[in-house]
Amino acid sequence: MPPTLDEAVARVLGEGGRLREAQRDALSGLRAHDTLLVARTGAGKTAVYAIATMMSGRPTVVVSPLLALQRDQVTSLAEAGLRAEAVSSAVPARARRAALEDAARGQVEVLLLAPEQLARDDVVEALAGAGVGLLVVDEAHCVTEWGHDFRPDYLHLAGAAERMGSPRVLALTATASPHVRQEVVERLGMRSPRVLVHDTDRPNIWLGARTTAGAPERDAAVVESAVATSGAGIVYARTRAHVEELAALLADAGRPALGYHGGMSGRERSRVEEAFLTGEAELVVATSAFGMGVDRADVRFVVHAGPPPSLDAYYQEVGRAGRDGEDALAVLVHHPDDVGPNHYLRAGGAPRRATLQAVLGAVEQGPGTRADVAGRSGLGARTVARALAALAAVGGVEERAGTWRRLGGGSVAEVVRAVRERADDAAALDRSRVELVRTYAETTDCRRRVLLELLGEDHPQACGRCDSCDAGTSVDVTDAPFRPGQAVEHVEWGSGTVSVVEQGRVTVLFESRGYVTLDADLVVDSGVLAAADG
DNA sequence: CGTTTCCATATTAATATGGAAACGGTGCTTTAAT
Repeated sequence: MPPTLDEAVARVLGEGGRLREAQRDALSGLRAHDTLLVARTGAGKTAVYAIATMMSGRPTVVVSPLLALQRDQVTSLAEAGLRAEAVSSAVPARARRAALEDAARGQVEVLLLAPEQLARDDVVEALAGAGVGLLVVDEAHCVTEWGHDFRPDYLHLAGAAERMGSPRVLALTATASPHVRQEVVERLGMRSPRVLVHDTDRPNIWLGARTTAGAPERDAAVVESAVATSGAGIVYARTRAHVEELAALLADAGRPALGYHGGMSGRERSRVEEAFLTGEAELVVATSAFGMGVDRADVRFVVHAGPPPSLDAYYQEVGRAGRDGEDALAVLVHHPDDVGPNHYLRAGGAPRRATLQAVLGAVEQGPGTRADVAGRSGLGARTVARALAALAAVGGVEERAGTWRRLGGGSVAEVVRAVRERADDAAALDRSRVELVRTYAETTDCRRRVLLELLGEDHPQACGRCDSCDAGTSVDVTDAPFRPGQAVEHVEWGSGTVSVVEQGRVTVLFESRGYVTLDADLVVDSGVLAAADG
């Protein structure tokens, strides 16, 4: 007989442990709704699904992006008294088979795996008979940030969920702007979705930004910041080569740092992580590879040498500072021409026309699995995964029970055109998200207010903990003609949602155009932009 | 978009120039050879 809520809470949090508001909110809603929970690291997101699993008496499947995270989770779930297993390429074949068989018999309570595992028929079939009650997608921003090109299996989780008997879905992340939230809900096929946003502000982190003339001055300013700050810190560089350069500059300045990036061997990377986590090393210079799973509480500063590709990514990285609640700071140093590679890298683009035609042709030969489609088209598994996701998004194909079939009356040419148009819209949105980083970096208004509003949180007061507030340039915008979150209508670009309001400026997210920053007085006086429905 | 790398070509035959092409960031996986 499954435990009551109180019993489950006591088992996971210890006797006398109490649920936080975010946890209680998510658990109560989970009975009737698929849920996206956006809450800061340390808010106890793992406890939410641990408790839900105990109370349901049914197995939970957790999708986790990194094998290292899976290992950590297995350990902490075991400490909470749950039988947890990971299934991945790092698990020996025999143990892997045993874990799947145990799961199918209902003898594993939590099974952790990467999305790539759910692309395998043997895995999904084992889980289809297991009576899975809950599918958790941890680090759910990966659906949007990685699904489109880097790890396309993130876009096929909804199909896997359906084959597992459509369990309740719980998506978890520390940061998600409104556009990311919406895409996660859609891509995971969440039913009667509930989006909960809790505690995303990190008031102990002082926020600042500096603009320099060029790249050498930028790097000098980064070194200066690191030298001027004591304690542990992370410096984010733009490229692998930039990591090496900054490490050399920091060593010269008497503040030695370990470099870290995805091109290093697994052994070297582990050594750097270990040195940082134990406090043996105080400073790491890294690309975006460094972060998820690096949980050191006393990080005193995070400095960015150049802008990240999105504000979501920026806040994710900033959030690694000050987890102990003590004062910390986050500084973004950039120069005016710093965004080029981000534009390029985010431009993404649709699969090639020939690829789409080949995949559509293969599906038209008759219903088949992803492997069938790959075989018939002669294309690689990843290429097919990307193309099917893109075709499904425009309703050209459909997956049911692992089988893909042609859908709708559109001709091949029409479907291909629809995919390209959708990709152009997505690319425009991505480019505008890059521009948003510039809006943040260059504002003279309260930096925290601008950041949180751009990430979809209303934060009406100036914070008093950023460079703008220190300089006295933060302004009161409570009388401005627009409010964050307000629905608006533009005469040319249609409907949109107000994202951030600054003095004399308003940034709006338009559905097909992405983020656009407008002169607030001008658009009001000319009637170009108005509140929707009065 | 900006930078680096590579190759062909030019001539102060050992280096310089120019133009085209490649690359930039994130990790799962699987397979083959030690």
